Amino acid sequence: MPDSQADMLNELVAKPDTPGQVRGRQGNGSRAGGARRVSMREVAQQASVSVATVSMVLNDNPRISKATQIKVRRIIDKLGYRPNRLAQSLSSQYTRVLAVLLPPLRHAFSDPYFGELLSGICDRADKLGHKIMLESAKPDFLRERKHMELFERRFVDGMFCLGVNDRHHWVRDFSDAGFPMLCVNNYFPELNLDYVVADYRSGAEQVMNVLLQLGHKQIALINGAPEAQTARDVLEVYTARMQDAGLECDTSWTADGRFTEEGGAAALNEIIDRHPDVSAIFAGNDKMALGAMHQLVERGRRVPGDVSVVGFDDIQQMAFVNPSLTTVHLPLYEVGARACELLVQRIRGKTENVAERLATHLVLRDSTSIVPGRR
Amino acid sequence: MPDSQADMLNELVAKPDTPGQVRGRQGNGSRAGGARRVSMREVAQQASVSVATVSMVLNDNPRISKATQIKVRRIIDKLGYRPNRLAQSLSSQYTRVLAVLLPPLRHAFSDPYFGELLSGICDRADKLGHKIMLESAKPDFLRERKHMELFERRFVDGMFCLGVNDRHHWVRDFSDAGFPMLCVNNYFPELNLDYVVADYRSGAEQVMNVLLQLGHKQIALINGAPEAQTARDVLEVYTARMQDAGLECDTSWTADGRFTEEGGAAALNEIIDRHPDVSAIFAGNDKMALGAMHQLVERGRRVPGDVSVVGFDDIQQMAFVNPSLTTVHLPLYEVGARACELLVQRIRGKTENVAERLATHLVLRDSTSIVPGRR
DNA sequence: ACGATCCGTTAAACTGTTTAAGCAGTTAAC
DNA sequence: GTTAACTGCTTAAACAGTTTAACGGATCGT
Repeated sequence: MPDSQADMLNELVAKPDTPGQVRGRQGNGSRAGGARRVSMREVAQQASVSVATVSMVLNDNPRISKATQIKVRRIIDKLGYRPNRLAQSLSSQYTRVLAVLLPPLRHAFSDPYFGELLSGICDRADKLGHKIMLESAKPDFLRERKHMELFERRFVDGMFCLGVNDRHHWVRDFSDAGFPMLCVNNYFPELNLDYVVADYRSGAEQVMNVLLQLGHKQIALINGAPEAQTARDVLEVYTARMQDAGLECDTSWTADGRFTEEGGAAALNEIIDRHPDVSAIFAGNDKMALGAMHQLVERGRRVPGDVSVVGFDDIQQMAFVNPSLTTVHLPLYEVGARACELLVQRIRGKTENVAERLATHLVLRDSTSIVPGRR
Repeated sequence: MPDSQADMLNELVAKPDTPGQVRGRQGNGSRAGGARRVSMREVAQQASVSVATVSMVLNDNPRISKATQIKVRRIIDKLGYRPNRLAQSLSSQYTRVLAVLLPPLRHAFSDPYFGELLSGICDRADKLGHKIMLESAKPDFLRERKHMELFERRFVDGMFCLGVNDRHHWVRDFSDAGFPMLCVNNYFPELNLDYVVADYRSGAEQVMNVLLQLGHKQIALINGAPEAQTARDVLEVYTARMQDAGLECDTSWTADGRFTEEGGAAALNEIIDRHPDVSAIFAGNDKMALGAMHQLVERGRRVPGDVSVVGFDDIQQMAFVNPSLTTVHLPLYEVGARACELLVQRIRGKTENVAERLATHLVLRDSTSIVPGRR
């Protein structure tokens, strides 16, 4: 099976030259199975007007008289005519399609973090009359410059980049070529790219406030990739607040959890080995928090009895894990929706530079408690 | 802000008649910011051949001589020409775009179940040279027959439906109109639609086997919507196995968890109120299992000490919850990938009817144990 | 009565491809 | 000796719309 499957795959790949079935150029008869496609020309004929008139009727051009409007619309309904958007886009220069570029992580599509962003983007795109095309930024994809091809070959009018960071040099390609692109929930202070982000700094402030107020002094940070600006923001706030409070926070108190459950678990091991007396874990996202929490229990610590854990993102499931996770709520849906609005504005040429920061708030649940009585 | 935001939204909605900026018909000069777009005509001129020749070069038509090949390709590279796929599709009748229709659930996009399917679909689509367009089957969407419009207006060549069930009468629209559609991980025995599913029956058999072998006798089923055929399959297997074992399994032992964490929690409450002696919970998906597990702990039962819990789907996070969840692994990624292959085959007209069932297997983790010593 | 304005409509040009049909000469098969 | 199938390429007609200059007729002011 693996072999025959590979064969089939190969055979199916869209070769540039794919005859498919016989097609011929015999006008458009009744298509295989589909209802006979009716074009604007036929509508025009039946309504005894020109195609230009039909086009203008469809576009509510005020130069068309009420009478003609109605006459043409009646024929349109009667014939069940639907304008072909390929022809429309070819002519009008707008595709009304936006691409969402996801990072090439194995579970990017099933990651609630990206899912919420995507959900906001899609909902708003739909309201604005745009379609969403999904792409994954795999190495091959970028090497073959498919990200540029999307624009150059007129697949899309604009693009969202999710999960990008400083290592992704290609984000500059878009602005260099003048293609509308918007970074969703990350940003590049030095690059002057459009973005919409949640306010990571204020979120981190709230986490530190609550942990310190609960009396914690041994607070460790499990952070995501430091090549993400938002992750650096969190680190900065953590460090500043710890220093303000006169607490120890050298690099031995932080570990990279690569934004995954596994990474969070591994990071927890590092930290607990270095600092067995750790009393609170601040994780840069919920997945790492979950991994850390799991590992804590694995190593015989109770949460929050022995160690408090705080996450970041507030993905939905975190209300249902045991114990439910205290976390910073990021308005990811709203970030996505707003990003979509702004990108569309940009495409329409109505906006110069876009940068927005949406408020966050802490959600207190059961994974945090007052520091155990070790005074 | 809510008001001004609504205004802006309204203003941005793509009206049929959107002048945008001035556009005019002045050929294609240097586009705003973008590199000057070069068309096939220009390539042909520079290479002193006809556009047809250029087209044939691009499509590797064997009738083109090696010399012309090279000459034309050189010009193509020099000018940085990229074929306009709107024109290609308009002419060739293939869009090479597939739509994925997701159910209109609030968290559909962030649901790892759909995410895995989507991931498989997208990966394979990419390999096969196809793009993926995302749609959400909201009531409005269906009422306005946008699902048909996708085909009629030539947005896509084919469509995947995820999360559909018997109540979704519109699934018939596609086959009625002869549009290629494929149901992913659900099926309609009486409808003769194409589908690819995981083998729910065999998965359920494995769950029942392990629970019975562990000595459980009070086994409850928290099932998803009974309007899904796969959910009915699970129910049937549950009932059959319980009866085989001479155990009680009337409807008081099952509850509808609507496939959500909240639903799972609510269903658990029903069951535990009716049967305080329940010793094992079989949930129709992992989310319900998680909700049930959370609620069990909430109500003072230990998992698996007092009650064992088994899920279904094997979404990634379930390895990291406490306790980690025993569950049936569905090859969702593979289901998606295979679905994509078959849909593409269908579009190419190479296949008549498609129906495939992929194997599942049980993953034993920490949420199940031998029945507590109450003999 | 004459030119200007306005209105609704049309023809033609344009978007950028693919492909059937042809051109005229060469070779192979029947 | 005719037919057929090459050769490598061109021409022109599709594909299905949008846009704009122009046009004829009615209205209007002078």
